[in-house]
Amino acid sequence: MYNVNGDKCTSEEDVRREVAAVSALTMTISGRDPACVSLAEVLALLGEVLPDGADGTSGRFAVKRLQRRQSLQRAGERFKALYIVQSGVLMTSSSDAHGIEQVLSFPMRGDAIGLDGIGQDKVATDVMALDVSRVVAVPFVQLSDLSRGNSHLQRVVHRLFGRELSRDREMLRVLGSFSAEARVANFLLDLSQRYARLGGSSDVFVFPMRRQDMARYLGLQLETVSRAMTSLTSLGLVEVDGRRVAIRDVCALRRLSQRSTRQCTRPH
Amino acid sequence: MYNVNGDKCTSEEDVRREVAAVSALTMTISGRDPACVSLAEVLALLGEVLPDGADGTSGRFAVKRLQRRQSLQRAGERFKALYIVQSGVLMTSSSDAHGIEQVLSFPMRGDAIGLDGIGQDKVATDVMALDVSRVVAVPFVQLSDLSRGNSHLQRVVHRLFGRELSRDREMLRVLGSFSAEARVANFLLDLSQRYARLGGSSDVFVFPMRRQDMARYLGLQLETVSRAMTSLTSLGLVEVDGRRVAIRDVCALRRLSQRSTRQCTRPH
DNA sequence: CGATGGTTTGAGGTCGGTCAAGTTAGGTGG
DNA sequence: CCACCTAACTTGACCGACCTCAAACCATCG
Repeated sequence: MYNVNGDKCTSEEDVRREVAAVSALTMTISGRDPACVSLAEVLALLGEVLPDGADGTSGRFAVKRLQRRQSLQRAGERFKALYIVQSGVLMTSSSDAHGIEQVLSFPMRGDAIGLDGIGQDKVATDVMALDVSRVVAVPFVQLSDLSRGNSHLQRVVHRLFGRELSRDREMLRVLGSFSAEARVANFLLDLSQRYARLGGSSDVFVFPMRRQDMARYLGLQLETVSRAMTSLTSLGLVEVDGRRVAIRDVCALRRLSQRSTRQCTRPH
Repeated sequence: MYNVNGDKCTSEEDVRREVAAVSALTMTISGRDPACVSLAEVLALLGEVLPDGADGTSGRFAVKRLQRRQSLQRAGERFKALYIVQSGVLMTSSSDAHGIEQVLSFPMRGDAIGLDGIGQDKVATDVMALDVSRVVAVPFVQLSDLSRGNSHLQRVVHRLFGRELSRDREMLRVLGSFSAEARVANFLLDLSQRYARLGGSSDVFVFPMRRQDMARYLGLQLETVSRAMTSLTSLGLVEVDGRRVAIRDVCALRRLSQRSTRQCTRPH
């Protein structure tokens, strides 16, 4: 993994190293790569404070390590656990019978995976690591047992759901009414914000996913994504070189990211 | 065209009567239009059985009556309660600053409204009645208090969330990769199934929403929806006359509803 | 009656999908 | 080291599905 032969600035190996650097940024300071973590640590990961009751050590949750391209779960498997991402980047997608894949999310540190499996006993989405990643497995029975006795924890779970639903609905708006360029601009801003929140750079980062994956996420073709990127580049809003991107004009990007294909119509 | 009785009549008044008939079908037998209902009745509405503990009378929830086009909530208002639809049809949508509206769902009897408001303290969606409707207001604090003491009820809440998430993700797939005709076919089949589950006819029914609303739901223009309908009609799969529709060939419709704009690509 | 809102249909333009070619980087095996 | 292959990305040319604008129709309602 650690290859320090600095030869070319644009090599794939270089990209891999930069992704790894971001992953390192997102690691907890305390835990030096432990095999399992406490409830308190899981909550911290989710950006929640420990409940007052402070039974923060009442459970220990296994950490699962994933290699690049390794699958975490496949659609149809039994729903066992929620996963909270500790480091790395993953990709969730749902495929239909015809093999058409819709990418649903790119979970990173602090994001939950598998919430949609709760209603059913089978999970409906494929999950794959785009990079070396670590996730905390939280068996859902355990989580709901804990949250039943603790209103604070219960609230955390509900917030998780709410956040996920809001995210999906935002995505529905994007897919339902935004032009290709606006979708890509949106995507760049979203990635930028998320990296910033994790302590990385908000304006220079590296895509962990391929164009194809972005395209499936945004409901576009990969060529269209590529073209949108070069278009944004020629407008001076970003600089893109393969997997590497630098955001140059956040405001203009934000303005463009709200532009819809359609006219502004006032119904009723 | 012809209605259920074979009469030739296309008046708006007639449509209204048919909608009302469907609404009547979906009423509980027991409750003769009460002002509030018990927890057990709410659960029955959601298709869940009463928890064994059987404190089914522990709460009474207010029933809210809505006129046509009446608003139930607007984006930005404080999140107070979940609403469970008892009768009628509603429409939820989210608008951005530019007034572009994305329709998110058409809740009917047994559907929950407002789950996405739980994370935040403000609701993010507009909700409007498309028809005379009744909803049960379930204050969320009350629901979570109850569910904390009762694992069965807790599970019900989780299932609600899971169902909602799955629905949204299915919709993401539709918006992300289906052609206009496939989207409309999908929509017709979905409505058909839902009416069937509520005890109505699965193959002859009346649209409670305008073309505009369908279009915003499906990420299309209303003209495109209209054209897709006439196209499906000329294929002999359905018969459409304004708000009235009859499904003639479910299988063909189902086949068509899975067709994507894009090719079937096998990534990786 | 005219006004209004919902729906359909047509004609034309365009965004984005499709197909194809070309480039680059990486990987493998000799 | 090179030859060769593949995967990922970009770019160009073309075209078609869908959007846009406009007109006409119909039912309802004042």
